[in-house]
Amino acid sequence: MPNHKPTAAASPDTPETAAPAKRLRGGPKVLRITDVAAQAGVAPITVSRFFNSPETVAPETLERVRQVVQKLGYVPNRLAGGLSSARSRLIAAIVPTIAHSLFSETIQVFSETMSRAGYQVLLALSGYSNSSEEALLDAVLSRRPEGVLLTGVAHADSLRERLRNVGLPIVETWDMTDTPIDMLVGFSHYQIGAAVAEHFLQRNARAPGLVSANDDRALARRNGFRDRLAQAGIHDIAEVLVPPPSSVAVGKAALPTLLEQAPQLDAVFCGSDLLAIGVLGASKQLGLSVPSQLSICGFGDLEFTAETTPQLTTVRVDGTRIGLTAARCLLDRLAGDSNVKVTDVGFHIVERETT
Amino acid sequence: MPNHKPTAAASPDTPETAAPAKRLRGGPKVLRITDVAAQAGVAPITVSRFFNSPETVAPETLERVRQVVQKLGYVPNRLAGGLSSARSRLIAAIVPTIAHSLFSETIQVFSETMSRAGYQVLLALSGYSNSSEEALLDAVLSRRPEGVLLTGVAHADSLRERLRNVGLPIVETWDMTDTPIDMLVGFSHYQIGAAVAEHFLQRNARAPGLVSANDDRALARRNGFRDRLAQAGIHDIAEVLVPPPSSVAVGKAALPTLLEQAPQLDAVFCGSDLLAIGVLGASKQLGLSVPSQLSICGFGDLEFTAETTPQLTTVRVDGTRIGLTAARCLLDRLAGDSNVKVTDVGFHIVERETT
DNA sequence: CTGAAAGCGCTTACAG
DNA sequence: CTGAAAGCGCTTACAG
Repeated sequence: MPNHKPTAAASPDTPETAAPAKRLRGGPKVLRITDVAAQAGVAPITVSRFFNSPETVAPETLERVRQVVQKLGYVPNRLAGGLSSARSRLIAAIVPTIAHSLFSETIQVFSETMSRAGYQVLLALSGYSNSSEEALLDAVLSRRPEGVLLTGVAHADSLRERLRNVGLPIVETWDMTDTPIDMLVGFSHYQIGAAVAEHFLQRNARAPGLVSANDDRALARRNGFRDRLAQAGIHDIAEVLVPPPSSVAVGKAALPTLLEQAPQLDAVFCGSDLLAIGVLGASKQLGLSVPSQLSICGFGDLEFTAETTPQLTTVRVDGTRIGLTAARCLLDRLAGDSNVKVTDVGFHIVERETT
Repeated sequence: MPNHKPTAAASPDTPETAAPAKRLRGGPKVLRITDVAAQAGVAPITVSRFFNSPETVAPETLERVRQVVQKLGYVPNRLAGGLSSARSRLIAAIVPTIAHSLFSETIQVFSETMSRAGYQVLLALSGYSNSSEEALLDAVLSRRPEGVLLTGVAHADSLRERLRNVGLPIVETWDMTDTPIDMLVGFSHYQIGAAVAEHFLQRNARAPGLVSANDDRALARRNGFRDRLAQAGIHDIAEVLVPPPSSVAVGKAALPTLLEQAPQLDAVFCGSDLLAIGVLGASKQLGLSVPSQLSICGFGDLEFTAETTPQLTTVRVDGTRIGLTAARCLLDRLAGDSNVKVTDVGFHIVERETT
C-alpha cells in the first residue's frame, strides 16, 4: 500500500507538456474507489453507496458496480472509510490472556457475534500486571474503536477515569461491581468464595484452606471465602497465594505448605481447576483420600475434569453466555439503545462424586 | 468521534458575515493534532514527529509537545495516520477458533510479540468451515494490515491466490507444505500420523484404530497414520471421523463404534487429547486396561494430562514457539529482510506410563 | 436516484 | 531542526 503522490509523469518522449509529475513506484497495486467508479461509469460516491447503502442505488447501477468490483477484486479501504465517516467498525477486546484460559471462549463467542454484525475485533492482551495498561489503552484508543470489552473491573483508577471520559460504549465482564464504568456482564467473585465456604461448611469442614493466584478476581473470591468462614467462627485459614498464571505444578507444591500451616486441613478452595488438579495429585501422593479426607474445590469447570477427576468439586461459570451477552449489550448500544445494562450471569457449584 | 468540519466559526454577534453553517453536535470531544500543535506553538507536523520520529525534533520542542500531549490526553488517530502513511501497524491473525484450542497460546505469544514491536493484532476467526472465508478475507484486507498470520495451510485455492497477489508478508503456521504462500512455521501432520503408527507398531499393535475430527490437519495425520500402517501390512483400520470441534463426549461415544469395526482393537490414535480422554473413559467402562490392553494416543499435550491421565500417550507441539517464530518472521520482513523463511518446529511423542 | 465539492486527521515530500 | 502545501481514500452534506 505505497503512497502514490501524483507528481509529474514526465515521460521521456513528451518533454514540453511539462506534465505534473506522476508516481509509479511499485505500480498501482491497490485499487481505489475511483478506479471502480471510472470503470463502472459512475461517481465514486455511487460506489460508496454500493457498499454502504445499496438500497439507495438503482438496481441496474448496483449490478454494474457489482460486476466491476468483482472483476477488479476491489476491497474498500476502511482506514479511509473510518476516518471519513467517524465509524471505525472496530471493537477492542482487552483481556489479560487468552492462553489456557477461561476467557478464550468468551472472546470466541464475542468475536463471532460482533463479526456477524459487521464489526471486527482488535485484540489487546493486558497481561496480569497493570504496568503498561496506560500504553495499552493509548494503543487501543488510537484505533478509534466504537466499543470496548473489558475483562474484569478492577483496573487502575486513572484508566477507569479515561474510559469513562471517552464516552464509548464499554462492557466490563467476568466480575461484578456497584460502580461499573458503563455496562456489565459478570458475576460476583466474592459471592463465589462465600458459596464455596458455605459448601465446605455443609460438608462439616473444620479447617478449610485456600490456594489461589493473587489477581484481583481471585482475591475477591478469597475474601468471600474468608468472610463466610469467619461468620462460622473459623478465622485461621491456611492460605497460599501465588502470582498468575497458576498451574498444576503450583497446586502440587502448595498442598504441603497448607498442611504445615494447618495439619488438620480438610478442605481446599483452589483458584482454578489446574490448581485443584495439582492439589489432588499431591493428596494422592500423601495418601489423603479425596473427597472423604480432603474436599477440593476448583474454579472454571474445565471440560475434562468431569471425566478425569470427578473427585473434584468446581465452580462453573458460563463464559459463552458472557461473551454473547456482552456482544449484545454493545450492539444494542451501537444501534441507539441508551440502556445501561448490568447482567449477573451467576455461577454453579458442581459436585460430582461424594464420599 | 464526531466529524467536525472546520467551517466558519461565525459567532452569534457577527450575523452579517453569512457564515457557512458550523457544526457542533456533541461538542469537540476528540482532540486533533492541530489542537496540540496550537497549544504547543508548533506546526502539526512537529507533533507528528514527536510521535513518529522524536529523534528529529529538538529536545526543548519535544518537551513542550510532551507536556501539551499529556495535559490534553491526546491520542493520535491511527485511522488517519495509517491512511496517510500507508502503514496501518495492524497485523491480522486468521484462526479457526481460540476456544479450548491449541491455537490460543500461539496467538497469545504472537500478539504479545507483535504488540511489543508496535503492531496491533486484528483477530479473525474463520471457524472450521471454508464457507465465509472470502468475506472474512475481504474484512481483513479492508483494514490494510501489514502482515497476516494464518493457521493452517489448507485454504481454498482462490484464497491462496488472492493472498499471494496482495503481496503482503504472510506466515502460515501449524502445518507444513511444499508450496507455502510466503513464509511458514509449522510441522508435518502427516509425519505425526506416521510417527504414531510407528509407535503403535513398536508396541506390537495389530489392530490400530483412529478417532478424529475431519478437518484438513487431522486428516493429514490420518493419512500418515494409514500409510505407515499399510507399509506394515495393516490395511483394515477402524475409523471414526467426526466434525469439529471434538470433545470428551465424542471420544466416549467413538470407542464402541471402533470395537464394532474391529473387535481386536488394541490401539487408538485420537485427533486430540480431549478425544483421547473420552476413549480412555469408555475403555474403563468396558473393562479394557490402558495401556496394557489398549494403547491410546492423543494430540496436543494438554497441561493436565500428565497429572490426570498418565496412561495416555500424546503428541506435543510447541505452540508458543510457533507464535514467537511467526512473529519474528513477520517482523524481520517488515524490517526489510526479504528472506522467505520456512521453519519446521517438529513434534514429540510423549509417553508417560508403560505397561 | 446520482453527483460535485469539501473535509476527515494525519504524513509525505519538499523547502528552508 | 521546523514548517506550508498537498494528498491519502473514503464519506458527509448538499443540491439536483
